[in-house]
This record gives sequence, C-alpha cells and structure tokens, in this order.
Amino acid sequence: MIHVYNTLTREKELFKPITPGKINMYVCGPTVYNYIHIGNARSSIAFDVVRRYFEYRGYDVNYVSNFTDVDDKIIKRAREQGVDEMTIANRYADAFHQDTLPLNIKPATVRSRATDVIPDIIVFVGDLIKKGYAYESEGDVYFRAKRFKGYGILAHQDLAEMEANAAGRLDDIELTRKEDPIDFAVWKSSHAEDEISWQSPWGKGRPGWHIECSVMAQKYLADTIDIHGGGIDLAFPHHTNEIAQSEARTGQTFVNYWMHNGFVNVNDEKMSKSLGNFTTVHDMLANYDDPMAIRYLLATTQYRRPINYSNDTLEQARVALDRIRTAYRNLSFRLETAVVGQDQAIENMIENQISNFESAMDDDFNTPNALASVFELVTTANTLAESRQVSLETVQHLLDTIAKLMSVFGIEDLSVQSDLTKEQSELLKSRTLARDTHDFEASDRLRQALRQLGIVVEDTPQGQRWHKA
RNA sequence: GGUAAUAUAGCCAAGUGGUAAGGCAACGGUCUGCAAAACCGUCAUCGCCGGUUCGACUCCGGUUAUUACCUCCA
Repeated sequence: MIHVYNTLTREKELFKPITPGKINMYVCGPTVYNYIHIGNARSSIAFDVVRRYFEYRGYDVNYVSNFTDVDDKIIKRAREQGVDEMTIANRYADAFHQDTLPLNIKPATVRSRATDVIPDIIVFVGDLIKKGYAYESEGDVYFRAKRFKGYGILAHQDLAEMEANAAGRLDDIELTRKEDPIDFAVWKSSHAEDEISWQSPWGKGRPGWHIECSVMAQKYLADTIDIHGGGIDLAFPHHTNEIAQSEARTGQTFVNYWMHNGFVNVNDEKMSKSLGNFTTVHDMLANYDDPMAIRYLLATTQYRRPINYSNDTLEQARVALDRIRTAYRNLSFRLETAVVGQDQAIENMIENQISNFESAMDDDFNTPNALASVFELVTTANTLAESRQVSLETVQHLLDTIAKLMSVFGIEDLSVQSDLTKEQSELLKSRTLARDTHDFEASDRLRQALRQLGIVVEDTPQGQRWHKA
C-alpha cells in the first residue's frame, strides 16, 4: 500500500495505478543549454528513487522524460557562441548522459526532445484552436487560461491575483497580442530569419515551453498518466499550463498524482548565478572522487524536503555511506569462514528490517526512515562480522539484503574490491608469516608498505582483512 | 501584497495525543601486541505565547523567524 503526496490535493493519497502492475510516469527534464546543475540532479535522482522503489515493488515502470532543446535560452546561447541551436542542444544533451552516468541514474524508458515532436505539437495546438481554447494572434498562438475551469489550482493561485501580477510584468507587444494577460503561448512566431523555426499553419515559429510535455506525455504514455514529476518551482506555471492544455484537449484528467521535489540550496543559499554558487554536476564530479556520496546525499533526503549542499553535508554523506560500505565489506570477509547453516534470530531480524524499510518507503518515499532500517542491518552485520562463528546462509542473506535495499537508493557496488597485484599479494603472505612468529616489527613494516601501495590491512581473529584505501 | 512550506540536540535528520528513529561529532567503556574496524553506554522535551485534553512536541488560535512560488528557474 504505497501512499504518495499529491501536490494537487496537498494530501498523501493511496496510490492506485490505472493499470494494475504498471506505472506511467513523466518527469520534466532539463533545458539543454548548459551543464545540468545540482538541482537538476536532485530532481533526476528523486524520481529515479521513486522509479526504483516501484520496480522493487514489482511494478513495470514506463518512465518518460524530455530534453527541452528549443527555447529562448538555447537561442541566446547559440547566438553568443556563433553556432546554431542544435549544436548547443546536442552538446549539453550529451553532457547530461555523461554526468548522470556516474550518479547511477537509470536512463528513461523514453527520452524525447521537443524537436522530435514538432508535428505532434502542431496538431495539438491546432486541436486547441478548434476547440476554442487557443487563438492565433500575429503568428503567436495563446491559450485562453480563463476558459479552462480550475486554472491555477495546482499551485493554489488565484486568477485575479495572477492577472494583476501578469499585467504589470508583460511588455506592450505581448499585451496587445493577448486577449488576457494570463494567457500563455503554446506557439511562438519566430522573430528573426536565422532563428530556429518550423513551418506551421500560423507561420514560421516554434513551440511554447509547456506544450512539449503535454504532447510527449500523451504521445508516449496516455491521455491520463499515473505520475507526473518535477521540481516544485514547476508547479506554476509549467505544470499548471500543462494541465490546462492537456485536459482542454482530451477532456480527461491529465495526471492522477502530481509529485514535486524540493530545492537544493548551496551553502544555505538559493543557488543562483548572481550569488556565485551555481553548481554544475560537471564541476562536482571533476572535483570530488566519490560520486556515490553525492548520490547518497541527494537520494536519502526525503524528496520533498530542501537539501543543503555544502562541503560539510557532502562529507557527512560520504562518512555515513562509508559506514555501510565498511560493514558490507567486513561481513563479506566472513563468507570464507562461515559454516553451513542458518541463524534464525538474525533471519528474523532481517525480515523485520525489510518490513520496516518497506513501510517507510510506502509512506511517500520516506527515505530517511528507510535508511534507518539499513543502519539497523549494518549494526547487525558489524556484530556478526565479529562473531566467533557465523552461518553461511545468514551471512549471505544479510549481505544480499543490504545490497538490495541500497540499490533502491541507486547505490550499488558497495564493495568494489579488485584483485591484488602480485607484489601486494606477496607482501600480505609475508606479513601472515611475520605475525605467526610474532615478529611485530616486520608485521608493522609490511602493513606500512602495503598502505603505500593503497592497501589497508586489518587484523582479525580470522586473519588479515584488507581493502583498498 | 497574495499563496504555501518549514522551525526537533553541536551538525544532518525522522517521528508521534501518552513521556522524542537513524547518521555524524563528543565523552566514557570493551576488544586489540600496536593499529584499524567494530561493539556497548552517555548525550534533546521538540521557535515563542495562549487554548483544548486526564495528558501535546504532536490538535486549535495567535505570534516570531526562515524559505519558496506568483509566466519560461529542478
């Protein structure tokens, strides 16, 4: 029984998929005009965890996301660099894949670009006009926001307020073209010859920002989808407008559950270029050698809560993750000395923690609580690793469980052990001999030598335990 | 101005009408040739003021602070 917080109703609701066992979800992707920043990564990771948990629960998840590859920011950047828009879009779409790979974000089932669906967008806009929900005005096409009943409820915005706000902000050109200040563009005429554009019934132009998501969700998923996700800032206007467009066209509910992730602050401040704390994933990965620690920080905070990203919080994440890795590694070491059999008390404990983990995740993906269960298992693993005698099946079960639960957070490869070089192997053997004869001087020297070669050796009742530094 | 969210120990962070998970740090102990890793123990009364209640940190009212959104920012 999974419960999901629905932004539309502002309540946790029992999750019921439209088709049993299947989930159609759409998550807003980035505008590819720059490297993705940590906020983009947070959003991707938050919904990656949602997806992974549904999959863990046995659902078949159809995950669709987009690249916004045509918009003002891309056009501007292309101009600045004297290249065409697609050069910019391709460059940063590629960078997205490079940056998300080390963060272990699963690729979308379908990752579509706005420019891949231009014909569909034109049909969609045409339909809106036919139904009286949109109108052409000097080459632009606008959506009649007021015509759509319930416009603004997702973000709990008041129509009159919005109207007043909008009127003060728009320039004269927009005001003269729009019937109403709160109307929004679904199609924009192109203003310059060298600007990217497509031929349409309304002249040369390009899609408005919101329309692509409505079109893709419908094209690749369905008229009504289970989950739509994105950053909380998108609730208004982006998702508000998506709802209006999509429902105006189909007459059906567009989305059953709206999910929005919280923001990432950098050093306790909102990330912005003017504050100089704009943090791209590209730079983070270049400056930090443990991408899984970044993932840990972003994945283990409850998705609706804000995250403060700083050297300090990142370091705390790394230390916490290391505790899990160390436990996993040290228990793995006991596989060699384990005896065939099972330990019922520990088996029961494992089942209890799995159950706690699932209860936590069922409750709107409460990752901090779920993690607490993992740490209970970690303590058990540490205790077991120190026991005189351990049962093989139970050791394996505990290891598998920790790995399985952590993989829900997208943290895999807990124990990245590589083979020893011949030299390292020889040194270890020599050290065993030295210890057998209580030659501690030689033993300490060899431990130091191994340390220099990147191998940390620890002495246990079961012999030497080593791992890479 | 409007609409929301948040306020829990040194830090990060859960949670609940009946006397506060987990992680880090700190302190004490155990284990250890030393070390490492680990284990055990200690460490908060929940922004402020009222109210409801047998009882609130958890519900209600108020207040303060912080933050976000109010047309293209995840």
